[in-house]
Parts: sequence; C-alpha cells; structure tokens
Amino acid sequence: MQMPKSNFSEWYNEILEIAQVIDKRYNVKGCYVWMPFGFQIRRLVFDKLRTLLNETGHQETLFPELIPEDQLLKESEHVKGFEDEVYWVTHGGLTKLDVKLALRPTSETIIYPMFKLWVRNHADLPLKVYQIVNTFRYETKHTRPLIRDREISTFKEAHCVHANLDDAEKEMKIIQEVYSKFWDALAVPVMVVKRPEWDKFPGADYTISFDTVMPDGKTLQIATSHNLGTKFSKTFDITYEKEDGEHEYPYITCHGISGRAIAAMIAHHGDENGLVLPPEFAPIQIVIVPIVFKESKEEVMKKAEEIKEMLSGYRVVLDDRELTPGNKYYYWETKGVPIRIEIGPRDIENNQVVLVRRDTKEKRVVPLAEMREAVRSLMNEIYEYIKQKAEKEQLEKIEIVESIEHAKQLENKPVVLKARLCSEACAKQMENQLAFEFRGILVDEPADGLCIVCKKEAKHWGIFSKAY
RNA sequence: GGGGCUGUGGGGUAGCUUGGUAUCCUGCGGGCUUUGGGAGCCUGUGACCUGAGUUCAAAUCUCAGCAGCCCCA
Repeated sequence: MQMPKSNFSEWYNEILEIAQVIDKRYNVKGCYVWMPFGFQIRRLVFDKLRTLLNETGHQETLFPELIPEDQLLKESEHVKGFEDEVYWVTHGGLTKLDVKLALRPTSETIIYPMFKLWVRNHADLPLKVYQIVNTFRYETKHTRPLIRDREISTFKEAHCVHANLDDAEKEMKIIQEVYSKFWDALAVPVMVVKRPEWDKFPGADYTISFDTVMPDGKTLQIATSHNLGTKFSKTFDITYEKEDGEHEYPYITCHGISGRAIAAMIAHHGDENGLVLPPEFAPIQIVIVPIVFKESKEEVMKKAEEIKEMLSGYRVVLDDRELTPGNKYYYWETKGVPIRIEIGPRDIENNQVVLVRRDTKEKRVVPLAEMREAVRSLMNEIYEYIKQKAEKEQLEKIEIVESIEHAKQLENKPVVLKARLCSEACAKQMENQLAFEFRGILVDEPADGLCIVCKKEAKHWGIFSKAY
C-alpha cells in the first residue's frame, strides 16, 4: 500500500480493505463483514474493555434483540430520539405479527423492564451490568464502515442502577476512569466534554462524551456516558425498598462504546503503508522473516524456528512462504505487525537478529541472547511513541479562538475550535454563525477569562468542530 | 435533508460519445529458476450490479431498483 493519509476518506476505505479488517462489499447499505484478521483486533480491544469493566464490578449479560412496540414507545422522550431510525419486524414467516417488534437501536427499553423484576431493595444496589451486542439504526446519513453503520455490529452498553444521585454521580466518575484507561491503552487521545442540552441522549439528564479528533480535523464521538436520573426508573416503574421501609425510585446511568473505538485506533496510528497498532492489540505481534538462500535454507529455517520458540508468550508468526523478503515486509506492514525479526546467514554467523519496528521502520541489530529483552522494551517504546505522536497531532489540530471573526477564518481548515464560554446559550449563538458544531464543554478543564460571545465572565472551554 | 459522480474477473482499469469478437496491470492455482525492501519466465483461472424497455443485436442508449463514493445543509 502506498496511500497518503492526507486524503483521509480514501485512505481509511483503502486500509480497512488492504489490512483485511472489514470487507464492505456486502450488499446491504451500512452492513459490513468483519474479516478474520479484523475480528481478532476487535476481540483484543473489547476483551480489554471487558477486563476494565469486570474489575470495577460490572457484570456481563446478554439481553434479547427484539422489543415489543409498546415497550419501546413507553418512554416518550427517548423514543422520539430514535423513531426515525428503528427497524421493525412485522412478519413471522407469512403471518403478520399482532405486535410489531423493533430491532434494538439501544437497549434501555429491553433491560429496564427486567431491572424492575431484579431490583427489590437496597441490598440489590448498585446493579451494574453490561453487554456487547449488535444494534440497528436506520441511518440516513452517509454510512461508513465502523464509523456510521446501520448494523452497529459491536456495541458495548453498560446499564447501572443506583440508590441515589450521589452513587450515580460516583458511577459516572468510575466510568470516566475506566474509559480513560481504555483510550490510553489504545493510545487514542480524547476530549471529555459535556454535551449541550439540545444534543444529549434522548431521555438523559445529561450526557458526557469522549470525542477524538480524526486526521481530517473532524471529531468522532467514541464513547458516551449518560446520567438518566430517575426518568427511566419512573417510566418502567423500578423501585427499591430502603432501610427504613420506604420505596424509592433509583437512579440509572448508562455508558456506551462501539466499534468506532477500532476506527479511531486505526485512524490515529495508521500510515501510508497500512495499519500501525499498539502491540497489546496487534493480532500478530512479531513476524519472523527468514532470509533464505539455496545453500543455507535448512540452517536458517531451523534457527527461525528456534527464535519462534524463544518468543513464547507473544503472538508470533514465522513467515515461511515462498516469497521474496521484500514482499513479506510490505505484507506484514499493512497488517500493522509491531516488530519484524529478520534472520539470515549473516545473522547466524554473528549470533544476532535484526529487529525492525513498524512505527518508525528503525532497524536494530541485537545479540540473540538479548533478543527477548529487546523485544519487550521495543514493544513499550512503540506504544509510547505512537501514543505521544497521536496526542501531539491531535493537539496541533485544536485552535484556541478569541473571537467569532477568528473562528470564521478557520472554517475551511481541518481544525477543532476551543473557545471560552459562559453558557450554552452563547454556544448556540456562536454555532449559528459558523460551519462548526458545538460539541460541548470540556469537563476536566475550567476556564477563566471572557466569554467569546457576550464578553462576560467565562467558566468553560467550549469545543466546536465538524463532526462525523 | 439537498445536490453530484460512479458500478466491467478477487483488486485496479480500457472500451461507452458513434450499439456488433471485452484491454491491460495486479492477485490467485500449477511448474521451473530465485530470495538482506514489492524477482523472472512458462502456463492456467477469472468480469460487463439487478430488472424492465428500445433494437436484428446492449458493457455501451432509456427508465427503475440496489450498492458505493464525494460535496453542501
């Protein structure tokens, strides 16, 4: 692959295909196939998320995919947010169903009726469950593999029930920590923002979003966390008995991450030669390429096998195909294998191997005895390098603006705007004058100075961007 | 939501204006020779998105559907 990343759309489409992550040729709009290699990345990434959630007391579950119409329609504000996007099952074979069934666009209305049965008293709380499932949304916007799918094939949704607002707020913080660790592991830089009233999850009290800046300067929402207050517990009549015998509505929070996680990881780290992956999530972490010549073939292959055994514990492939070395280098580079080990007669003679890192292409000759340690430290170096690089590139795309005129001048640039704001009303006013969209206020970074719109005292940094 | 462009072997393409035998590259199978950054030769394999219409005849013209891509709100 020799595809410049400057044309991000084209590059992105190309890389998914060439690296064999996604095959988008399935002929239903917005539905795509995970290929075996891509599926391994998916498994590694979402197993990481599983681990982080399990560690913080969340339990994995699996709920059905179908929702009876009346159950979906129960929460009016919620359903309004999704009504244009719901797929309906209307027939069973040739028989028309008495009650239409929706394919879940999200699972609140599936899970909460069960919560009503499960939550009896304070001892049942907190109840923290999650599932990793597919969901369906009839998107009318331009679909894109992993970024906007009609069948979201990978959607992790956590749903938690809490005795009171305080506990719900604590859970919001716990999830923010879990997600931060997750994005850190993927080396994906994020901005944590609170969405404005008009852009929060349908039915939520408020929504926290994790946005990342893609190479083309557009933001991608890659995680959300919603405090639903008691709205849904009231709608679905979920109550619990307190210590004093009173019955009360619990607070519910829900938290989502989708396959966009993988899109973001690929987008940030990949280059003109293909994927670059953090070693932790590379399906193949090391590829051994033997440099064989006719007369020394047997000896080299034997040594290559030995090297493979020395690297037990890593995901290693010994590429013994009948291809020239250069061909193999390019092939494994497209797949983002972090470390390549070359072993040839020259190396055998000197009792060494050649290590090549994927991210910088740097070559290192190391004694065989030190190989395992060199590999270990190189994996860390690669992770640190791509993480810092991604952070730096994202930071460079964020422009602090001091006036609306300044913002206007940046309208055709691939940048994200950061501006001091006093209120959402001022944010709206600014948004109306610009081609950028208001994404929300940064939650971990208070501002001082004057509001860009009304010039009164500002409390927040607002983020404006073009968004996926 | 509005507009535009495009569908030809697995991938990328030529041919379409002016209707008649489908081009090349790559990949893939087999064989020989090779191998420190995409090796060479021989050989084989494989395609006109779907449907309707016009016509003696459609990859080519018309309409519809499906799919993909881009731009604007």
